[in-house]
Amino acid sequence: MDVVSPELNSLLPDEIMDTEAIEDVPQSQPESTTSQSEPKHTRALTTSTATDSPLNSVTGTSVTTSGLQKLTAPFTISAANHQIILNKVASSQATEAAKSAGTPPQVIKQEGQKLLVTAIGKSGQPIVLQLPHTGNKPGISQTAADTKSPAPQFKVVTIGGRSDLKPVVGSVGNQVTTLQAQQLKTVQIAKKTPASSAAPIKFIITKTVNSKTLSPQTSVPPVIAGRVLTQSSPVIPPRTINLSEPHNTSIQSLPGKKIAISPLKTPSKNIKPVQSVAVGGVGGSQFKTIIPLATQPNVQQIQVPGSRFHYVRLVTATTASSTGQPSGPSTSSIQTAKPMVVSTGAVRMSVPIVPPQTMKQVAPKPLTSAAQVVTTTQTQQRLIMPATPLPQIQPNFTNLPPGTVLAPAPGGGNVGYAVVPAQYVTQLQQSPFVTLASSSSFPASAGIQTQARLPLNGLSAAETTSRPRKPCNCTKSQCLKLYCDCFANGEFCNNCNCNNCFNNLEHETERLKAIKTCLDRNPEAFKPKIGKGKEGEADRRHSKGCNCKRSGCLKNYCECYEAKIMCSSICKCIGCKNFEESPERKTLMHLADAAEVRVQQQTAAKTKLSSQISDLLMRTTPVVSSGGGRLPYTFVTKEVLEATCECLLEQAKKAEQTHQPRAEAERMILEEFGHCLMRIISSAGKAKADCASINC
DNA sequence: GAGTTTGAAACT
DNA sequence: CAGTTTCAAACTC
Repeated sequence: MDVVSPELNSLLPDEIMDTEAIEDVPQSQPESTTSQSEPKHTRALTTSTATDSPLNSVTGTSVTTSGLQKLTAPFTISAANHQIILNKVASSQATEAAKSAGTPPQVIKQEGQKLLVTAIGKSGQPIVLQLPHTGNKPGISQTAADTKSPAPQFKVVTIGGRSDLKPVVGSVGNQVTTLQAQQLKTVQIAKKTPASSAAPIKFIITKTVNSKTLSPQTSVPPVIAGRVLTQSSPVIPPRTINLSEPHNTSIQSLPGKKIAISPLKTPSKNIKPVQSVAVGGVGGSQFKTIIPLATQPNVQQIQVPGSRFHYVRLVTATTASSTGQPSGPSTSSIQTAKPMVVSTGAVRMSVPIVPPQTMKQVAPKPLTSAAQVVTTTQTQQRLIMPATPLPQIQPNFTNLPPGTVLAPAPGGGNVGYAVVPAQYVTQLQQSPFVTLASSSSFPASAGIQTQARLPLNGLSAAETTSRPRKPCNCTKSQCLKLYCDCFANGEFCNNCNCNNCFNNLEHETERLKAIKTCLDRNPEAFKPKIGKGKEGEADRRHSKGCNCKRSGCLKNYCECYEAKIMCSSICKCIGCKNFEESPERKTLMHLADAAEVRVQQQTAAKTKLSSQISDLLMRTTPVVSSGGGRLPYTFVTKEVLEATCECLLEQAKKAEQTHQPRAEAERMILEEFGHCLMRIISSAGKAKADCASINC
């Protein structure tokens, strides 16, 4: 599927956009490179919660580190199987060619660099990308933890369970070995040309997870979109494309030969290169953010307007030099960017590249180099975790949110990454300071107890985020149990009414412990309870079923009813009335619909009246203001009120006599009330003007 | 807003 | 795994 316009393509380097080398990843290839024994599911295209659309798979390649280098790294993303497969070579020819040329296998990133991407949300499916130093046996070396070997490079891309996160975080060298076997895939990526050591690769990898932001009936298929950006030339500024909600819809139907980013409607074979990867969870909208930890590259975080997706753009050192201001807080423009739109099938995404005047970076004074806060004119803060060398800024990994996986740059690699839930970033944005402490469990930072505080630019939480759902009111659980909806959804509490809340950054240790406890108790604890059926909403059902006894499953106590789905055979409810033919249910649904319609009508009427009043006030204001004061409220006398009420009653009678529906009657009355107000205000304004003209 | 009901989660 | 307790949301008054 072609979803990118020629205009978009023209903005991108050909190396990035080139899809010619894309190949489907052979089933056997990744499997041969892994020591894991779990049955492979490289073809499966569904998400972890059984959205088995064939559109959820992405294959792609073409990762470029410079204008002269092209990586042929076909990869397959199989959300359903929690696996992303990256192949070292696009074809056997590529490998042979590299060998014959005497050049070592190339990887997207220089040796020593690793990319781990995980995501924890309700889907509980972390993604792990790794570019480890390993031995010459790709696939096996994943477990070798030989981080000093420079030669063989490959990637392991795993979408695994949440429970895998801890060991991954704990050890850089053993990241893969600690992953669950069945979730491990080994990927080889070969590059045709040597990678530039000065060209840090940039990944934007996100994963959607389920969130209650969406209607229970709103099922958003996994999204795979984005791009991997690289740059080695110090002259050419990096161009990063981030995904956004649509500002431009022109691309969707435009033909183009290059990017096909959507997994939604496109068969896997037709999906070509993916520059960044967003793997959607079931019905999810929550993205994870990759935050670079280590040395050189600066980062830019980009917020998708109106969405909860967070992106961190990793910028080359060249850019960093222009944006990082270690001397103190400052702002500066980022490179010019151009808007672009990427259609992803059902979910169309625009890709705004913020123009210089709309994005600023703030380099906090305490930080040594590249920690930045990026803001936009949309008043949304963008927190960028420091990109300073590890000895200077090292996050406390135990304090990072669930789902965070850190990938430092061992062995002199340039870039490390921390992938954190989007909400983590959200909360960082809301906090005036963020403390990042080092962790002794992290090899590269052992013994280092450095704290970095990231000052943000003062926007309130309300300005920076939009609460997707109701605040919790927990009092005893500290919001660290599944009683708490926020916690259960993998979110921080935000603007909640809870007491003694530990579901926040300040208590990340406790929070992580609680998460682990929950996962120990139930590995599915953070997965969506409402699965998605094959045929659409009708087949959606509660994963465990309800156990209602007294509500008849017709109240919101019932999780099925609350999710607006029917009870199913797996429910253990007693006296269930939440089934298709239930007359009680039909009546209830009818009433609910009627109530909803009425509310909408009333809202519309109020809006209209308010608009009328506002319009009237606007028109009378010049007259009033000319007199230097407000309208004299004394014009609203008892007589005026009585006359107004008479008018309203008359209108009501009129509506009644003409047998108008109630909603229409209400509308008529409200309109009449608006007219009355207009006359009153008009009279008052006129009187005041007259009074002023005669100096009374 | 206070009190009650309810069922999921947590605990034993 | 079953029974009980705890908890917070939904609901009622």
